[in-house]
Amino acid sequence: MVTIRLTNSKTRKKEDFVPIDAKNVRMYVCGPTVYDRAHLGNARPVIVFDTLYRLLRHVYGADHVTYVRNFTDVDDKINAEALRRQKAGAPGTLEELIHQRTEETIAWYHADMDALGALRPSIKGVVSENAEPRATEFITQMIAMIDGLIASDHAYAKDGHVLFRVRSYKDYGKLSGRSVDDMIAGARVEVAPFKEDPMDFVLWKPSSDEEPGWSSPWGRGRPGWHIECSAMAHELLGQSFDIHGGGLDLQFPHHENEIAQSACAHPHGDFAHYWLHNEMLQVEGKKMSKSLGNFFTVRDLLDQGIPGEVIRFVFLMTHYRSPMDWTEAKRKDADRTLANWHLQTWELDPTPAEEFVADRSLVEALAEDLNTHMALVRLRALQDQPQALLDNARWLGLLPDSERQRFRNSWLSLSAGSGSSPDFAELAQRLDHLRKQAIDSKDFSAVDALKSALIAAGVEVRMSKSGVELVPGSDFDPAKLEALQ
RNA sequence: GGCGGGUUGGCGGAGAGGUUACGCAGCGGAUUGCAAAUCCGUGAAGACCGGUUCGAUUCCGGUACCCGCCUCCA
Repeated sequence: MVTIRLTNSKTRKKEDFVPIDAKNVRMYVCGPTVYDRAHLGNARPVIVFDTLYRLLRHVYGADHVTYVRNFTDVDDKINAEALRRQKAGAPGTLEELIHQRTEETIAWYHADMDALGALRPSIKGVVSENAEPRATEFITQMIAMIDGLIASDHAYAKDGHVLFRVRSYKDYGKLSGRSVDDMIAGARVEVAPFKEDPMDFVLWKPSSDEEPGWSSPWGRGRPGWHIECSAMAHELLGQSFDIHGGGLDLQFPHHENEIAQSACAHPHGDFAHYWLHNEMLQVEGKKMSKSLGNFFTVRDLLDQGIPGEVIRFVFLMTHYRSPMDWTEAKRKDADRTLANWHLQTWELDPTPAEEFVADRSLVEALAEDLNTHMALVRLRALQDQPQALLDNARWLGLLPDSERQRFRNSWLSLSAGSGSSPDFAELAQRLDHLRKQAIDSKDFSAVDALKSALIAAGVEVRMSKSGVELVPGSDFDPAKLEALQ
């Protein structure tokens, strides 16, 4: 069996991965707050941990891997959007408007991440709602956990708030390499009258009438962000599980707080054994932000006609622990490579899953701390074996049916020639004929004109002694060929 | 201010204490009416300074620069 090696943020070392239970390898990844479309940065952890998920399924068996990724649907930004709609005259209660907002956002999220070739999370291979828990469905567990933390003196209630007593957990700061005293020294921590210590963070906070709330021993209110993940991970994966993933920006404070809460609430468990953090995304060398005007969503790219697999490929080009830059040059590079692979494999059928054996060098690349860049190199090395290329690319989430169909459609409609679409074969024949005439007459103006028109329409022209071949590129525009018919 | 990460050839981007990364671009050639595509071949690197070593781009220390986090952003 392949040994998977992973860089564990907890120890800052690359370690052999040894699961607690090889029959049920458990991974938790912090999912999105569902207040709006997922931006491109949101896609990075999805693709990174999807790749890890695929590797784990390969090594341990699809039925022996559990992957939970939550939806945070309690959030001030969601509330604000719902309130905005209500004030704009939308019908329904605030709770209904909130629900409506989260429902549509989750549907968008699914559509966008599906397009990137990300598998849906699952409980031992079974895709279900529980694999994508929503915070609002685990309020009871959160309250119970908070209650326990108060009982064991790790938390205290004050003015409708419940706060975690950071000083009560001696290892606080270990994951992110910070000491509580250092943090207070240079820091901008929120000082509030209800806090014993400025570092203490909220487990529960009161809700106004304009905010969603649940009744609790501390009055009507809602949970703090950090407790959500702790409660859901505990409920679905137990007090000890294998891998916890998320973006590097979540390492502090979110993950630090998760550890503190969980360790104190469940002193017999040890929470996550391996912590994995993906580095952040940049756009053309700069941090993606609304103020810089380089902010965009996954949907924006898909709507521009950039296939999801191209986006995925670009992400796989960079190791997950390096900052990644989204650039037009990389997009083109990925687009071109994938177009070639489609061309080489479009006539083949994928090998059935039960007969497929992943290329060993590819698996080894991924097993070495998820070296996706090396995996792409291995894939490229399979180019002279189209069937292996197809099967292994698909194993990595590339060359999905939808894209293959898309490629085939543009290819076939042209080569077959039909009704309104340009007759590709006829054009090729005409060009070949003109060319042969021109070679005799030495007048190449007619053949060059047709060739230029085809190139302008995004068609690659290949002429040789054996004849003319026309290949539509990714920027092929049939409308531009109408005039030639 | 505190903590962490990075700096590889024109560009992107890996691995390895000594042996070709790879892709794109470039250059030379084959092919072509000219191209494109394809094929063959090829030059080019390791921020700076010191240390360890027979030998370092790879390990250690320092300097410079860049980036992230410290603000419920993945």
